[in-house]
Amino acid sequence: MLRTHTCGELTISHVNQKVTLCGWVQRSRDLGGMTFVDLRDRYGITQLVFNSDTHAELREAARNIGREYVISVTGLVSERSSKNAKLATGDIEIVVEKLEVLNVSKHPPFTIEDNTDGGDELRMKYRYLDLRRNILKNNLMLRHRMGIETRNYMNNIGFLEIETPYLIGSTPEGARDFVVPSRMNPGEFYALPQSPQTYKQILMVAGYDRYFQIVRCFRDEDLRADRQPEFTQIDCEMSFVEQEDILITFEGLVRHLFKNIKGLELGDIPRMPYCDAMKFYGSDKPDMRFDMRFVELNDLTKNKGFKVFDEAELVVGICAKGCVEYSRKQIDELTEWVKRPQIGAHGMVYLRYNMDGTLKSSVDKFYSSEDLKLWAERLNAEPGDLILILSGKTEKTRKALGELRLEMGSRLGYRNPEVFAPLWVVDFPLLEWDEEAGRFFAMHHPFTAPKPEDIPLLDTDAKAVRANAYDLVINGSEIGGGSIRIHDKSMQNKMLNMLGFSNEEAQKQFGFLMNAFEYGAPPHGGIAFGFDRFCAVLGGADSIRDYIAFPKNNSGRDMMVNAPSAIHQDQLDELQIKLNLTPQK
RNA sequence: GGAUCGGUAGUUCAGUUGGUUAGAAUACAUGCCUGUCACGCAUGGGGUCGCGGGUUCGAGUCCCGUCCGGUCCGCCA
Repeated sequence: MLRTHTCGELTISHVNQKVTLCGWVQRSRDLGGMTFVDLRDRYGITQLVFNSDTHAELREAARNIGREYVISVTGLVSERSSKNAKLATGDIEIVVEKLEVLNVSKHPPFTIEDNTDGGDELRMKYRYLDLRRNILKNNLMLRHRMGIETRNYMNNIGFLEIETPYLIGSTPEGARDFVVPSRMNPGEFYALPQSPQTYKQILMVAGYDRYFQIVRCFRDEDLRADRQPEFTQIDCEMSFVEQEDILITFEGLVRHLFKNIKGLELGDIPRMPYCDAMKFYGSDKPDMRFDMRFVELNDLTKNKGFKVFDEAELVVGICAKGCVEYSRKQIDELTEWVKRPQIGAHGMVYLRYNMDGTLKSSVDKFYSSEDLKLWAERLNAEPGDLILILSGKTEKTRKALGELRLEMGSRLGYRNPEVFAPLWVVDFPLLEWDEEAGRFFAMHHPFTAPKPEDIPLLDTDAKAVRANAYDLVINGSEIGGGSIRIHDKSMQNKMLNMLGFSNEEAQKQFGFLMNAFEYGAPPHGGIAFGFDRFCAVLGGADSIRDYIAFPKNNSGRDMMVNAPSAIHQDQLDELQIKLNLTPQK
């Protein structure tokens, strides 16, 4: 070993021991007669001192080491005359007797500090420097502990971790697949799994009744701050269970993780049907750190001569507590905000509940103060509150008001990242109609079972069929989702028919699964958690990128190794692939 | 595919209505300094204002195009 200790472990109890430390030079402070050097490794920072007792040659050498040099030092642990309470090792320092430069470093393009001056692009390109920073280090440590705790918990309740293949067949449903050409089978392609869905179901048929896997998944879709082309799931499946069993089992995992990672007791996770989530919060993943529930006002607003409301399918509002002082300018800004194409509202009506009890709205021309009083009552508004109302087509208006609710929640400081509000959203619809494609799509995936009591509706009112499907939502972020699966061949075939597959196509794409169902498939269901997102939420971050050691940028590029990149003609020839690139104009 | 914000020193940014030699902080270099820990003080070097075109007496600033990056919508079963 080149070292006797790490840079994070020496304390007053080590005084007078001779130690050897290795690490990176964080910073040096040359005071003329003496030089201090902060030596860093992943365990912490230890101060080195080169003082008047040190001979001239060593002091000169200390002056010449730059930031991020890798050095080894030997010396005595000494109690400091001026201690630093901010540092774990702040009571001691190393009086250096021997200094060896193990490797030099160029000046880093950004500072290796908590408040780095580096922008995202540079940090991605020099990821190995960024990863030296405490924030990234702590994030990766959190991620590690999440993995360990997940494996401990799952192991303790009898789950087996089983690996499933990464080179699998492409399926047309769901996200776009990443494809991999097969050299041995020219013209044929593997796909990388969007999830191990069908494999884990087949493991259930095989009798491995409690399976889990911390597994990489791949989706070739456009990225976001919380979406990467490759990401990690805690993928789980169980046999002989109903929805309730799964919710209880994995509520246990979630509670375990919160307790062991954050030291928080979660208590029971509330549940909300999908239809309520949409009706009261305009989202299938409501942020429950605050209420600000939607209140529908159709009956109170119609037939008073205000054409916009009269023609609207839905008139719905929220009450922003204590916002009566919002100026006309601020409200105009909010109105512009909801009119942006991303939100898509046509306008916004406001109602101020003044401190003196009077009401002032942007539609006073059409409504009496008695009318407005009724609105305010229904919204449980009090003097000092501001009511914001949107109207239009039901679905679109709910979505827009959902965005406005989140915006007001942020402005009012209701979205504290250290507060956690988990929620099960249950009873998702099985299918959703796609106007453009003119067919149904599976809301979750094609293997999700309809609720038994809704099965008759499949042939009469398919849109109304609910699934035994559920999402775990924490602070408005979808952290997990799953369902009870179909385990019956004819039901699976019927489902695929409803999604537009002929019997032949269904057999071709999913025959392996339906065939397996003919050999004693147990009732089963499962769930998958977005591991990166879960880590980010627990870390209080919006972006998952800093919880992944080597993430891709917005365009799916690895900025450090510059992937993807063109491949050599020989490789293409071997694969018998001819490129047909559209020329740049 | 679309919306939007940004690109100026190694880095993070400022740069007014289009007008003299493009600034600050930090980093870097040199010197001074024996208790610093964001050390301090002094001095210094450092710029293809992303790229191309246009308007203008004059463009970092205005216009068009393009490339790159961030955020979002579509998309993500």
